[in-house]
Amino acid sequence: MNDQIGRGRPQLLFLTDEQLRKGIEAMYFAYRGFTADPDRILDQRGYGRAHHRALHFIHQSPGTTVNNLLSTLGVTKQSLNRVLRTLIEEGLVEAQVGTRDKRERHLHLTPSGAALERDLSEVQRERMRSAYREVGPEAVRGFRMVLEAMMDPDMRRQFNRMKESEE
Amino acid sequence: MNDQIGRGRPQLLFLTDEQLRKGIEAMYFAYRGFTADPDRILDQRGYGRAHHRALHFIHQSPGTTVNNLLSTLGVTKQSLNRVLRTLIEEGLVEAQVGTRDKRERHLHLTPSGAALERDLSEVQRERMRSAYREVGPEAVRGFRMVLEAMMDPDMRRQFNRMKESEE
DNA sequence: TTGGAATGTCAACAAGACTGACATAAAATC
DNA sequence: GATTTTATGTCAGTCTTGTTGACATTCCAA
Repeated sequence: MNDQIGRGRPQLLFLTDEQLRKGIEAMYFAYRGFTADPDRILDQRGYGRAHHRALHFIHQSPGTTVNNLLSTLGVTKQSLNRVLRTLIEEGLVEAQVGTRDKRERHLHLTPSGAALERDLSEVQRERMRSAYREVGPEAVRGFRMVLEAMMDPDMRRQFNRMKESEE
Repeated sequence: MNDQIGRGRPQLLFLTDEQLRKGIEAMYFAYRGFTADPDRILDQRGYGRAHHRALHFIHQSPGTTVNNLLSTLGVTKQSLNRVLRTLIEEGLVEAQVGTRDKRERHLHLTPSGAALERDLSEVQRERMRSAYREVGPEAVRGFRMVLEAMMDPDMRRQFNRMKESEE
């Protein structure tokens, strides 16, 4: 550790375990705030976070397959299936049998699914927007850099793939 | 919205809904990374995230009461009680009946509880340390600012109270 | 001193994750 | 053409962690 003295990155010496611990706690409390608003909306409609995640990623990658979604979300098919079944039954998501490969189901949001997704993401965006406004663009850049550096390499790749396909 | 042009904070005009959406996603993936390491340790020992949270906050505020912990964690007392019971039964946490008010239980980590807490927080700190190293101290400052700005006001107060009592 | 408030415990239930087993249909391979 | 692999769906059962309701204990104030 001490071999960093006078050799570069000296600032890092100021990050004590206790300071890192506060970072951990900040992450915990911030994530709770981050999910609080959509949770309220979901609760009213009888859905949970699992439904939110499915809606989010179907919105982001329309026509994605069940298997794709599975690996993005990192849950089992049984778990995802329960959620998808209710979303399809209640007309928020549509599953189209693939044309090239008929085993696949391509997932899309229906208008009412898109409407709920919009409501959910809007409250979340609003919280983020107001946080961003409070701290300024320089802090936001730092925020995004740290978040990305904290992801597992697999997720980070996936995250960046999705980012590219959009720009 | 447009009234901001030429009046300050013009940068914020570049934060489109899609960019905010990517921020949301980054938060989701980063949180998964953030919990992945301790989850593995917990799993081996047959505990869950709820146990981790209890250990963390008892470590941070030794002698805290069940009620205190309740409001910090934002769960019902029944839910916390189940977790506390197993931690006490297995000798990781000690509950001392209050001397002034015998209704209260003051919670402390035993040596083995402190050891597990250290293991859990160490892997989490290590992830954070390496992310911080990757992006540099300026980005870290921004990260912390955004996290704090995203918390609900109540949690933010609590977070800052705990921060003070330490410095 | 007694009744209400505060604190904590026990029991039962629900959501949503998991594993394992199995079914079906389609595609790919031999 | 037969066989294997892949994609998806379903049933059953378990676990964690949240919930509510009922209850015991303790404290305090009227």
